[in-house]
Amino acid sequence: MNLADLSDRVCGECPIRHRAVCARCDEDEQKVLDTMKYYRSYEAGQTVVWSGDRMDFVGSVVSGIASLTQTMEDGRTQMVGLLLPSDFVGRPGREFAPYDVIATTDLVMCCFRKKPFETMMAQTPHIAQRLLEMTLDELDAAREWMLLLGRKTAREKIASLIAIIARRDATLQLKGGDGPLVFDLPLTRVAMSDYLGLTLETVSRQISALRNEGIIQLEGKRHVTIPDFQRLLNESGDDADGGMLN
Amino acid sequence: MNLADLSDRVCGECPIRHRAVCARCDEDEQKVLDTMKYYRSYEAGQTVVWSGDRMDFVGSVVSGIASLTQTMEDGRTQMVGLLLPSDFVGRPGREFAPYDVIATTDLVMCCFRKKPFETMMAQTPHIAQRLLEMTLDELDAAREWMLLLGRKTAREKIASLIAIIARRDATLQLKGGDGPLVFDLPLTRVAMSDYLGLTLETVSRQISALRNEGIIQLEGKRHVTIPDFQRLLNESGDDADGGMLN
DNA sequence: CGACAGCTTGATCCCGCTCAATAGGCGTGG
DNA sequence: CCACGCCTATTGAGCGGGATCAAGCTGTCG
Repeated sequence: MNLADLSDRVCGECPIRHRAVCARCDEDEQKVLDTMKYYRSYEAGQTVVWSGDRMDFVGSVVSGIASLTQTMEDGRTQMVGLLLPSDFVGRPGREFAPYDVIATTDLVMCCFRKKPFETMMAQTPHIAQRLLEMTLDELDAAREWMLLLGRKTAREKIASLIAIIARRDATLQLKGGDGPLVFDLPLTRVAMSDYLGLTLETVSRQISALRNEGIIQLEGKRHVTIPDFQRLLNESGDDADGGMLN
Repeated sequence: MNLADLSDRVCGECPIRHRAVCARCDEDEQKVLDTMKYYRSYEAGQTVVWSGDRMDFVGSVVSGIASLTQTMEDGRTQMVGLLLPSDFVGRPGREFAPYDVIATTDLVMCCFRKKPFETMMAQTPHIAQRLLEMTLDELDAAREWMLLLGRKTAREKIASLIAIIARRDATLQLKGGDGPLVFDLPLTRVAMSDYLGLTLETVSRQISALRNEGIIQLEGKRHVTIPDFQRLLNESGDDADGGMLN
């Protein structure tokens, strides 16, 4: 997938059409957005936005993964958000970016210049409604992560992260059954440690431990098989079957 | 202040009028809310909402402090939000509470039954707009807390918390000058430990350490004086003068 | 007075950090 | 082809910050 392919693409055939900030828009609203949008691509590792920089655009992740990262003066870093396809970047009404936004994998974003988008949003309740919904979901996710960061052990942190990634992949692939789950870790060990509030050595050790106990299987560094998802969940410190909100 | 006093009070003289979810409402909208609202009071320590319970109301904190708390099966708890006057509780469209809401101090809330409020919100963009703004602010606060939980030392955590409380009190009292700050800690040691992802013993020890070094002064358990705010900030791990967002 | 909640302080332990060495994958260049 | 550097990851050894267990203090309420 490259920019040339993308630039002709219309919203109607967009893979995140039904989940992104534009999900609630009717056909007319969609058409307006269609003329406003433009795509940007980033390679894994590239910085999309620097903390403190002026943000002149907002946008949605179309494919790939981006991370929101905070850094202290002495270099300690903490990832504060993981942006998956359909997630929104930027805040209407805000001029400067509060975090670094980094492409964790190759990344495609669907962008809007900030000013026109703000104007559009003021006139289009469907957008504001959807954005509120998405923001509330992100707030829930952030709070779940606070429990992980504040109270879980290293082992529980790793198990939780792997379970979350596995669950996401499972829903994307619409796999119903409870057979073994297979997927690739989209994060490096360093990225995982930044997300989990650990060092990369501890991440590596805990992954090895889970592998040695057969809770996960590894091929290479990234390819994971989970023979028994419930067993993984038991290690995550979360209760039973991931108590659904709502 | 008791319920009798409150029940006659009109929105026009509400102390959180200009900051709460109703802040943007015009006079007509305000009048409708005025007839819908009702007050509830709680004593320090009371549980306002139990995690998992059906929530039939939403509301704003009028006075006092409430906390959002998550608990694991084995009893480990993490506070995931501190609700100050004007903060909003509950999520339109959600049926069950995801967290415990606990009155940390004596607490007064301005409530609306959920269904009517949802209807009102659908018809009143001013409310939805303000709620989006507030939710985005909360998300920022949650992410700042993630950095604290994931990467700061116990000492930095305590210094950060005290600085935040001090700053809040300073803005409330509109004290301009840089003289010594004086205020009461609104949280018990246990509540602080739940918020900071520490044990109460560590909280106690770190507070004692800051006291012994003269960075804070204590009278009794709760009454704090900060002779040099910058010196406290230096211990918090945050850069310079608390780089303002926006 | 005793019971109890909130807090402090001490002694000890252990999980995760730090420092360090090693291994494997991959692209580049001789 | 191997040599080399670079990057990512694994594994080991040792240390220390914060948890755990425990004792005691202070103020309040009945």
